[in-house]
Amino acid sequence: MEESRPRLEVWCAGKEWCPITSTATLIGKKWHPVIVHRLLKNGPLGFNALKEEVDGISSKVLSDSLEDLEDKRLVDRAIVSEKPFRVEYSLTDHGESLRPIITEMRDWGQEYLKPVENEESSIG
Amino acid sequence: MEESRPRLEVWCAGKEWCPITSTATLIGKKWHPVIVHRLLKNGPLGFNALKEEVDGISSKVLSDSLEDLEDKRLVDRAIVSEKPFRVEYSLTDHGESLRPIITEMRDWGQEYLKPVENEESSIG
DNA sequence: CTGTATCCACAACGATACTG
DNA sequence: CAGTATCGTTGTGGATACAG
Repeated sequence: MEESRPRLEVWCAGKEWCPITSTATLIGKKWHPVIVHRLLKNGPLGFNALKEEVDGISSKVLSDSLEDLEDKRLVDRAIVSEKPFRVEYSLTDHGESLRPIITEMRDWGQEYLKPVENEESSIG
Repeated sequence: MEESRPRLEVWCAGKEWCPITSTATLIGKKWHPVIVHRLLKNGPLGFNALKEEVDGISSKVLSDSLEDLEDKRLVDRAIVSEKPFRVEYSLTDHGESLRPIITEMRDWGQEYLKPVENEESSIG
């Protein structure tokens, strides 16, 4: 149940506020949309599980990205066990609310993009 | 009328291709979504007209962004007059196809974000 | 009008190694 | 398991001035 939640505050640079610019500032990073997508799809994930899901990302970049998403109140970090040490990353309500954007990005990519062949494809 | 158009080719880094990562690579820049939005909303625009629309952007950054969007086949640049020199930027079909994403970003920003008060608001 | 040239600052990304 | 430290590279953004 959601009481009308306070909106996230974002800094406004120009004369009049632009919601698209602000949104781009929040999620317009290379890995942010994928991270959000994986959390949307799989629910709460531990660090390494998330790293597995986000193919190709390094520990540092994932760590940095998660910290940024936390700062922006799109992701929550919870310690679920001390021994062994386990954490879980999940989406806040604001993070969840990004679903339509992420879904559109996925659909668009599937419809209009084509991955370039790797060398491996032609080897062997 | 569109024959099924060849899809844009994008470089795939990981083991399996992720449409979201690729999409984020294409439009995951601070100004790209706004620029696309302004072209969606206003149709073809000249450089300075576009600069006016994209509040706060510098000439260089707009120029760089447009060049990048051109390289990615999302924007077309046409010279419409030599004297006085006039160009027009418009969206390619692929650029147009971004509309649902941009719309979602705008809607989300309007719904969940709130611009921070400027100092000016409290001065006077 | 439509940009480019420069120079600069800082953010993002990445590989490797190392820690609690 | 869940990161941080370090270092280096590249990318992104920005101010100012100048050019075709």
